Parts: sequence; structure tokens; C-alpha cells
Amino acid sequence: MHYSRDNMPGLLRSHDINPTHQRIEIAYALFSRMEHLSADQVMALVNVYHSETSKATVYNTLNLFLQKGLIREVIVDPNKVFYDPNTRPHHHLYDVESGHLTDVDAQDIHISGLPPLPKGTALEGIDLIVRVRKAG
Amino acid sequence: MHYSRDNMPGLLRSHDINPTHQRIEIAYALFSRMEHLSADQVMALVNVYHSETSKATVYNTLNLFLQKGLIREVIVDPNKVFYDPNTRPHHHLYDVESGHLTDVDAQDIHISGLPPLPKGTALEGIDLIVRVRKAG
DNA sequence: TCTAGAACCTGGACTTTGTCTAATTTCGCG
DNA sequence: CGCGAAATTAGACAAAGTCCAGGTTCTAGA
Ligand SMILES: [Mn+2]
Ligand SMILES: [Mn+2]
Ligand SMILES: [Zn+2]
Ligand SMILES: [Zn+2]
Repeated sequence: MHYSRDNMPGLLRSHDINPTHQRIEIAYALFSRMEHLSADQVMALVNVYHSETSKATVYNTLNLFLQKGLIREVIVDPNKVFYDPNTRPHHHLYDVESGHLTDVDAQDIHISGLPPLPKGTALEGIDLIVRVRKAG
Repeated sequence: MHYSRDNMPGLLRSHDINPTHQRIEIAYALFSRMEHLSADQVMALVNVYHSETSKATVYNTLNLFLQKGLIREVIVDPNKVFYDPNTRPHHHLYDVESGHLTDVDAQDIHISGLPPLPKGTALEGIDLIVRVRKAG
């Protein structure tokens, strides 16, 4: 499900985020495409026509979205983090050469045999990453 | 199984790596502890008594070890990569607060329902990361 | 033993990704 | 409108990592 720009204020408010111009643009970059984007890519997308959003605001806003649970982060590349507008439980397939990242539905996948968590710790999440490269 | 310093030249040669003084020290830092270390931590360990190995050499050597299959890298933290002397198939449990990383044997774990790989790609590896934090 | 090339190591400049801060702009509201 | 709070900004700063030109060490052959 993709979103239009008009959906953004409501989406932001539903996550307790004050919808400002910059926040709407950043949310729209992510939710109109429903793709995994790095901070750099978000920065480029919101500034295509004329520069209107600073680097500091891009990072502040992405971290705010993260903290409010509007997006999640995906750590697969040693050089940059990807921001993911899909917050439903899912896993990732990562092409280590092209850097292309795609979703794998969690519904179909079963993981068994996990050890019990260490005493005094709570589960934060389980990340499953399938790394592939061009066959040769 | 831990290693002594005397094992290092043979270990390096068995992976087609010329054993130099710096390479032996770096391998020893990893294989004597059998722990996940960042480049920074390796750097500190090989230079405890007097500075003898440069930053460039630490990074060059870790990447050489990686390429030769002597160690593997673990990408769980957005800020640094961890180098892992354990190359047997295994997964990881990561405490997002303390940054502590522990191994989870792959033997016991079964993952089912993975989709077929995209045409023309080969599996590079499957990383499973269990993220935990202090309960509260 | 001497020597030349290859391999290796080094300091430091540079790059990338991201954070911080102090000053300014915009927003929400009475 | 006019005030205080919230948000944004430019640019300095920081951490992780790469690159390069020059220097050192190793090795094989004469
Ligand atoms: Mn950027
Ligand atoms: Mn990095
Ligand atoms: Zn995703
Ligand atoms: Zn490990």
C-alpha cells in the first residue's frame, strides 16, 4: 500500500509527530515509494527541485520517526543504515554487490531452536538477513 | 578452542597469508580471546605496551583476513563492524545496550519457509541476529 | 655476501556518515 | 498581533575507515 502526500499529516499525527513541512516531505519520500532508503537518499529526494531541508533536519527527523515507531532501521551494510517504512514483522534479502534490499514476509518463515534469552534481558527483535550475490 | 601465539604462523600460512610480525599480533589478539572485536579494539590490544602497529595496517590486515576466510565480519551495530574469529556456521545474540555480542550455535537452529533466491543470484550467507536489551 | 625487486608497513591526508550547537525561523495560541 | 515553545539551519566537529607516497623489510639470485 502506497501513500499520497495528503496522507502524510494524518500518518504523522497518528504516531504523535507534529506534521511540519520538512517532516511531511521526508515521510512522503519514504511512504510514497515504500522502499528502503539511506539518509543520503532521503536528503537527495527531498531536495530535488530546490534545497529546502538541511542535513541536520534529515537526521533529526529520521531518528524521531524511528523513536516514534513510524519507521524502522535495517543494519546490513557496514557503511550506512537503511530506513524502512515497512514496520510489519518481516525479514530482508540483501544483494551485497548491488546494495539492493528487499523484504521477505515473516509470515512464511519459521525459526526454531533458539536458545532461551539470558536472564534479565527482553527480546528487542529478531533480524534475519539473507545475503546473496550475482551467481558466477 | 583458544590458540597460543606459537600457533599463529601456521594458522596464517594455512590460509595462504604470509605471517609477518604485525599479522601475527593481530591474529593473536583475535584467536587468543576468541571474541568479537572491533578494529578499534584490535588496534588497542596490539599496542598495549608500545605502539607498534599503525591504523592502516590494522584495517588492511583485518580485510586481508576477511578475504582469505580466516575471520568473518558481523554487522549488527550501525557504528562499527565486529570481526569474528569463529568461522563455523553460527548466529548472534546482540545486547543493543551494552554492545555485547555472543555466539549462538547454528546446529540447533532451523529456519524454514525461506523464499527461493532470485534468478541469477547465489547464497552468500544467512545472518540471524537476536537483539535483546535489559528487561524493565 | 651483496643487491634488486617485491612485499609490507607507515603517517597523515582525505572521505563518509553522522552528531552537536548556537542562532534563527516558524508555529500554536491567547 | 505578540509571546514562548518547537523546529530548522549552517557549519563545526567526531568516528570509522580508505588511500597514497615514501620508507622498511624480506627474499631470491648472482
Ligand atoms: Mn548525507
Ligand atoms: Mn564506516
Ligand atoms: Zn524492509
Ligand atoms: Zn560470532
